[in-house]
Amino acid sequence: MSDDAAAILAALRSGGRRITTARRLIAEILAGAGQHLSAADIALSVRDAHPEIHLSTIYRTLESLCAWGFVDQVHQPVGPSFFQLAGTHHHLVCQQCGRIYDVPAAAFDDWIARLRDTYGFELHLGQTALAGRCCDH
Amino acid sequence: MSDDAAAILAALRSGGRRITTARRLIAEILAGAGQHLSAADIALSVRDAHPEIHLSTIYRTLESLCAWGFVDQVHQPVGPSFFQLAGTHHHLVCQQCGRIYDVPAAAFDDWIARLRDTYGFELHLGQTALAGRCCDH
DNA sequence: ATATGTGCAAACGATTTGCAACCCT
DNA sequence: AGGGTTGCAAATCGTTTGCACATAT
Repeated sequence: MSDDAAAILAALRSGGRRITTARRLIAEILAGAGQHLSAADIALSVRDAHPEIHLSTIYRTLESLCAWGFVDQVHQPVGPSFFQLAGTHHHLVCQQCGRIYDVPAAAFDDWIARLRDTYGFELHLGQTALAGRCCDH
Repeated sequence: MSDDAAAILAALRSGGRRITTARRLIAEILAGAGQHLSAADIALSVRDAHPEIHLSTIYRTLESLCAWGFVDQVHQPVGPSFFQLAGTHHHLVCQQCGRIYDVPAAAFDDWIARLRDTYGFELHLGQTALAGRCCDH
């Protein structure tokens, strides 16, 4: 098991939350696998070993992990959200090919500062992927 | 009828498209009413005078008007898209109160240029509202 | 023991589609 | 007359919810 997954489980335990099969599996999948997994993707991975774990449980587990700050749900302008360990990078999604690019959050800092200064608006890029066209399209 | 609506209808006519009740009504609603109307909002407005016009017709009409460049569909991170006359401003949506703020597209130009230079990614803000918190929250 | 999680089915909101009938040009 | 549009119902996709049952602590 990856360190990240172990850390989540340890945090759950010390926070008085229960460790369940679904939570353990999903923490491992998110920590171990590539990024940008939708709930359905996760369901597929889970199904191999534990076909009884229902999609709604996956949604509920992800919702909890998000609420507790371990996981980020990233909305796309169109199509399903994806989920990943709570992190510090933001996302660009190519509307042509669907590929998702990670960009360090720091790259957006001055833009965010400018919107805040000019419009009094605090931009939250953590839960939204920005749409556009990548260099291959 | 507003000038904008008349212009759309004229463009339809000269483009060999048909003028139908749904198209005329929706052009007028989009031109005349406040911004940020969802398909359901438009359906409500239409229903008063023409209860026979079905929601699916509204979606199809909006789809056509978007495809022909008269209207923009703006996706929100969560909740229904909204529609408006094709324009030059982008959108900030407050996740707390749901209010939508218009920002001139020019305000994003250097940001878009920077993403293009650094990541080879061409950001398209026209069809996506940016999420965050407004100054009242 | 008991609250917290889960399986399942069913509902949900937003949008799309198949198809026959319609009506703009 | 003809084909682009429409009405309607039904399907779709992603996600949420109600409820009885199960299980981690």
